[in-house]
Parts: sequence; C-alpha cells; structure tokens
Amino acid sequence: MPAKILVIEDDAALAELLEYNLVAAGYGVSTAQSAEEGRLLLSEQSFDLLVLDWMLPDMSGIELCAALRRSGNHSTMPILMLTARGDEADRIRGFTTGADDYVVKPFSVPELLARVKALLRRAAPERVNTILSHGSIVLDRDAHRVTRAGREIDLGPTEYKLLEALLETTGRVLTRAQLIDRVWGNTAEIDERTIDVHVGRLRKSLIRGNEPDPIRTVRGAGYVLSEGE
Amino acid sequence: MPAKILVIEDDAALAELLEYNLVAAGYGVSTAQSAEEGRLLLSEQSFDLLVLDWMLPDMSGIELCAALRRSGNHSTMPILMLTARGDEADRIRGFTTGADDYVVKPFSVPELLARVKALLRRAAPERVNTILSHGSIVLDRDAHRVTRAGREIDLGPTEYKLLEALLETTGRVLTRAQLIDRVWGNTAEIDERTIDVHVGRLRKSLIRGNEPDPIRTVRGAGYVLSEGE
DNA sequence: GCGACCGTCACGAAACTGTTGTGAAAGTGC
DNA sequence: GCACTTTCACAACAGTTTCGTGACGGTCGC
Repeated sequence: MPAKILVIEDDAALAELLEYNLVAAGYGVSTAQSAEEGRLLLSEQSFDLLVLDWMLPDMSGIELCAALRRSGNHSTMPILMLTARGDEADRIRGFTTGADDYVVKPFSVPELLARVKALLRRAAPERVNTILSHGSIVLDRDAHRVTRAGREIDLGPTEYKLLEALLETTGRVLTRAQLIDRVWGNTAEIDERTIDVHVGRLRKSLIRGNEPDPIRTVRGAGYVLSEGE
Repeated sequence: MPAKILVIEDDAALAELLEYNLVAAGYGVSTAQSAEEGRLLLSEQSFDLLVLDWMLPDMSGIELCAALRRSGNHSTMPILMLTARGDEADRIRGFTTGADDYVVKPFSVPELLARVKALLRRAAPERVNTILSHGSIVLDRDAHRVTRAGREIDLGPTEYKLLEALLETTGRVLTRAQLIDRVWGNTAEIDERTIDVHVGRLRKSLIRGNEPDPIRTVRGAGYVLSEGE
C-alpha cells in the first residue's frame, strides 16, 4: 500500500507542483492550505509523512510542528519542512522543534523526492510485518513461503534468510559484512565470497524466463534490491 | 539531517560555549539550565544525545541520568556527563547509573566534539546526511544511487566517492590534494593528474545531451560544483 | 546411504583503475 | 596581438580488482 503524505502549503502553485510530483512518484497525497485545515485532516486520518511549509497564514509551520510533537499522537510521523533560503537560525530551530529534515526553497523536485523516500525508508523498519514484498516478489513469514508473480519459489534456508534480509531493508545497500551479520549472525566466520554464491543461487531461483534480475550488485559496496523491480 | 542534542548545564557561560561549538559543528542544540527544565524539554521532543552536567542546582545530574534510564522513554539515548576534575568515585557511579561517556572539566572543545561524534556514531550509525544534492543532482548514500533530473546515473566506486566529496563541500573549491585525501584516503600515493581523468569520467557520466557541466574547473586551484546548474 | 543443502575454491569475464601521451585551452610577458 | 609556458581534457592501454559461476567435498536429517 502506498504511503500517504499530507502537504500543508498555502501557495497554491507550489502545492500543486508538490502534489503532482508526489502522486506521480506513487504516493497518496492530501493537501491543506492552512495549519488549521491540516490539523483537521490529521485528526481524521493517519499519514506516513508530513510536508510542511515554514510560513503559513494562520500559524507558523514551526508552531504546528512543535504542537504535533507535543500532542504525542503523531510523534513518530516524519516531518519534512520547506524553508526559505538561508535562514540558518530558523533551520536550527526547526530541528530542535521536531522536524526530521528540511528542503530549502527553491528546491529541485528530484531532491525533494529523494528526501521523502529517505524519511519513509527510515520510518518504516519498525513494522513487524509478516508479509514482506518488493515488486512482484512476496515473502510470507508465517507461511514461510516465497512467491514471485504468483509463482511459488522454493528456497533453501540460507537463500530464504538472505532474501528476507534484503526485503527488510529495501532500497538500502547491504554490504557483505552486514549480510553475513543478518543471515548467519554476527559471530559467524564466513568468507565474503560465499555471499556471492548464495546471491547467485537466489537469483537463479527467483528468475524464470526473461524476468528482470531483482538484485542489483553495487560494485565495491554490496547488494540491494533493484529500484524498478 | 543533523543530530539534535540537549545540553543541561547551569553555568550560563559554559552552556553558551557548548551550544556555540555544537551548532558550529552542525548539530541542532537546545539548552536547559536545570534538571527540571531539561525534563520538560525531553518530554516534548526527542533528542539524539544528552550532554549533562554533574552538579545542577535542583537535582544532581546523576539522579536525572538514573531517572531517565529507569523511565525507559529515553533508554537508548546516549548520555555524556560533564564531571569535575578527578572525582574517580563519582565517575564510576556515573557509568553504573547509565552515562555512556564523561568529560572532565575543564575540557578541550575538540575532545568534547570527538566524544559527541563517537557516541552518535555508536547510537545511530547512519545519522549523517543520507541525501546529498546539488541542483538536480541527487546522491542517496543508503541506496548508493545517483540521479540527475530523475535519470539514474551509473558510477564506479571512485567516481561515486569523488562526487560525494564534491557534494559534501558545495561552494568550496577542493584542491586535488584534498580530493585525493577524501577519495583515496590520506595515505594514498596518487598522481594529481589522475584526478583529472576521474573528473573527466564523472563529467561524461553526469552529462547527457546538452545539459550543463556541473563541475567547474578552477585553474590552478582545483574543482568545485558550479554555482548555477 | 541418500538427497538436500552448505561453504569454499578456482577460474574466466567484466568492470574499474592509474598512468601516460597528445593536443587544446588558459594564462603570461612583451 | 603573439610566442611561450602552464594547466587541463581526453583517449588509449595495460594492470588490477571484483564478481559470477561451475565444481566439489562435507554435513545434516531422514
């Protein structure tokens, strides 16, 4: 299910730009033009991320931010602030009142998207989801089953844990050392080349016909599930 | 996104010194002058590190420290104690009640900064900026991915680190010696001409069509990400 | 013993690296 | 402007590192 993002921004043109690009990136987006309207939406439904303009007509973004953190209801929701250029003092205040990141206006859309993605990535890992998925690959922890595009995949214990580790940190490169840590435990003495072999076996199991390789090799760094499945 | 630090210190001059240096080092800082005030701030927002004076007017630092650990709310937050000279017994007590490190007054600022950095590194290995960007160029350290205007850029390890170094010091010219330091490490013996080659390769990877060159050559000095772009 | 799975090794392929040489560009003194 | 010097861009190349994969002996549960 796509992450839901609330954008509180009074500049209609900017709000539309944000909404357009976030929707295009696959997020569910709601917008509010004032802090009051934003508060209302926040009380009605839950969001995974808040994009908050610094200056709002009725209440400054910083106040809303602090109020949200104090209320406790949304204390874990990441907040991304939009700030005017170069206001260093405000930027610091933003952090101390609870913003998790900020983007300086005028910003580039790819940068904003990257920061949104990073914040969501960081907030996600606490889910003890029994179902992990990435693209058409689904891993069901309860049933201990893996499928790709509905097709059942048969994996050995090591390949299973390896895939599990990759799915748990989607979008983040895992070094061979980290993978050994997660798959074999941090005391294991495993040759790093062994990872290659298991990744190879996992790939062979996952790929049927001309399906794309879901695992991206990052030369000199490690492995990561590829962005575009 | 910088880490947030709370300083609880009743000596105003010392508090200011701490705040000044920590802010200069890129952290977000809040200060409190008493244990009570500190407690209030801690209940309102979350911090990544607590710098705590041993002797406070209303409650000793050690009591606050123990109380925080007991409450469980901030059980993972690293605590750095400021202690008077040579009080070995107290120092031991400090550790047993939950302080993670201590600095003896009078302390040197670089030492304090080093300890702060070490504690943060231990607590949150990746609190450093995961997203670096300049104009439409975005580098995501977690995913180890580089994009320009949304287009994915494929880079080798050296070009990647080179771009990382340039992005970290936007607006400042880096000499070839500095670049060698950051990319290869300060022990490397690399011909300075080699930088040119890698910069050339990085440019070729970054530029598609008639996009502008994002790297400006400063003759006789080094390279810097160009102002415009 | 048998099958399934595992970890290591070895080797070839592919990617990447550092150096060098050449020519272009930028700066300099006149 | 013009010759000269310094600095840089770029292509080519050979050496090195890193990765993928087939093969093989070992272990475990049955």
